[in-house]
Amino acid sequence: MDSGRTRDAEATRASILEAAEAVFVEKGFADASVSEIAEAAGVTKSLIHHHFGSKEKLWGEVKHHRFGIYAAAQRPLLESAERNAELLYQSVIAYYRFLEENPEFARLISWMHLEEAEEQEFAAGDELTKLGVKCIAEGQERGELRDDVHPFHMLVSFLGLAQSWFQSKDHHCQWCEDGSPLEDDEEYLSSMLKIFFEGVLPRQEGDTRLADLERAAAEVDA
Amino acid sequence: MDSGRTRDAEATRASILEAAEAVFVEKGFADASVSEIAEAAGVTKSLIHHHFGSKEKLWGEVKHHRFGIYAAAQRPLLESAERNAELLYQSVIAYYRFLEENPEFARLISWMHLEEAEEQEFAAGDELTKLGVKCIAEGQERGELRDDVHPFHMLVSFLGLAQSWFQSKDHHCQWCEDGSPLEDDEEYLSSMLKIFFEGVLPRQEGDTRLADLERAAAEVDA
DNA sequence: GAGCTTATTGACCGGTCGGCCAGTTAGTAG
DNA sequence: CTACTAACTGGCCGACCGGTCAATAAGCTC
Repeated sequence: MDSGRTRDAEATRASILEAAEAVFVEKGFADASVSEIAEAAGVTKSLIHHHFGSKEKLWGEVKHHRFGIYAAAQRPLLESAERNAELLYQSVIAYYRFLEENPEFARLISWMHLEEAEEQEFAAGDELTKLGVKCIAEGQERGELRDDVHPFHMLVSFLGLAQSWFQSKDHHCQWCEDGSPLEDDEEYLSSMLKIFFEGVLPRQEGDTRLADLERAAAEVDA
Repeated sequence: MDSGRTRDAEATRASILEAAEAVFVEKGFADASVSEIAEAAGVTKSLIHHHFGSKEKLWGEVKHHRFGIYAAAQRPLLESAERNAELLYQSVIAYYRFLEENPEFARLISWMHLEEAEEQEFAAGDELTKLGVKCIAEGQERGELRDDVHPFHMLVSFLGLAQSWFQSKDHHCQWCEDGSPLEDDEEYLSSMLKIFFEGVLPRQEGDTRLADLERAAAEVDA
């Protein structure tokens, strides 16, 4: 480790990137100031321009960096050979877990959605979307997913189901009178899976399709 | 009509509010400038401060105004006597229609989610959430909705399903090779209803629960 | 050691921001 | 007509913004 070095361009870049992500995700691009990021990173404003060129380019690097991590976490699953309901089940859980472990990511996506789309720059996200749509379509062809819903709509649905929880959960405690447990993320995941795979209408007796998925997933873990 | 009057405080306030909403929703609070709003409204910057006090207060008025419209559109349905799956079905559609007809609203909500929550100021939204949770809970007690999902989770799910479409639809054309029809909003609503009420797993033969809801809703319309 | 590259700094610039204030003018009440 | 209120304007202020630039100094090569 040369972390004790007085000068280390790469470490400096990394600390700037880290501070920038924190500030951008917290306040958004417009309200974040380069000085603020500099202070958080323990460097001067000029150094940020030296390493990243401009505020816009720094923002681009932040997005690119986090989307790279996201793609690395999600792609392997979507590239596996299986193309069925079970794969979708695991992908949904994996996406939810990623949002859980990377709380910045949900906000990052929200900021990006609100920006002018212009030309899509985050190729990593687009690529995963394409992969996801393909997986769902193949699952439909095999009869393991209902085929009267457009694959893209199915994808948007589960992304939205996961995303919306991390946008709204902070307001939860107000609505349930009983003391809300800390394991709430876990409970919502369970709710979301039930709704996404089975819907909100009551289950018929002996309807074990979701149970089948859960059992299969448990076997994979073991 | 005294729209020809050279001075009309109320009309001026209204035009400022209208311009402010357009700019705020487009660029967000931080990136919007009072001068820009003034120009769009055809007044001077000082006049905005005269009528609204500060940029923050203007933003508050914009939110309050739009949430008032939202509550007025949604509350009657939730206050109806019925407490069952059919009411939820119609509420989901009503919420989706509102987003469709008030495209600013989806973005407004996104901006608000990203702001520091601090003290919840938009009482109208909170009130509707409470109403919604209550409706769902009562529907569960009557056995018309599955009761193994927390009512709040169910609510968050359908809000998220609707919201996420209006965040993501702009990128749609890229993923479906066939020419995407203009009626896409309608198609997604249909997809979303299927998923929310029945899930993505294939339907069993003769499973007509969603069909029952659709038929009941059609009767109400007629 | 000398010499080069470059990470790093602090001072500085033009521009825009939100907000304030003194002054002007239109509507109204007596 | 006078007097008062309030809608409305233009000019100004201090603060902060993103970005530039010349100067410094640490690390590397020889």
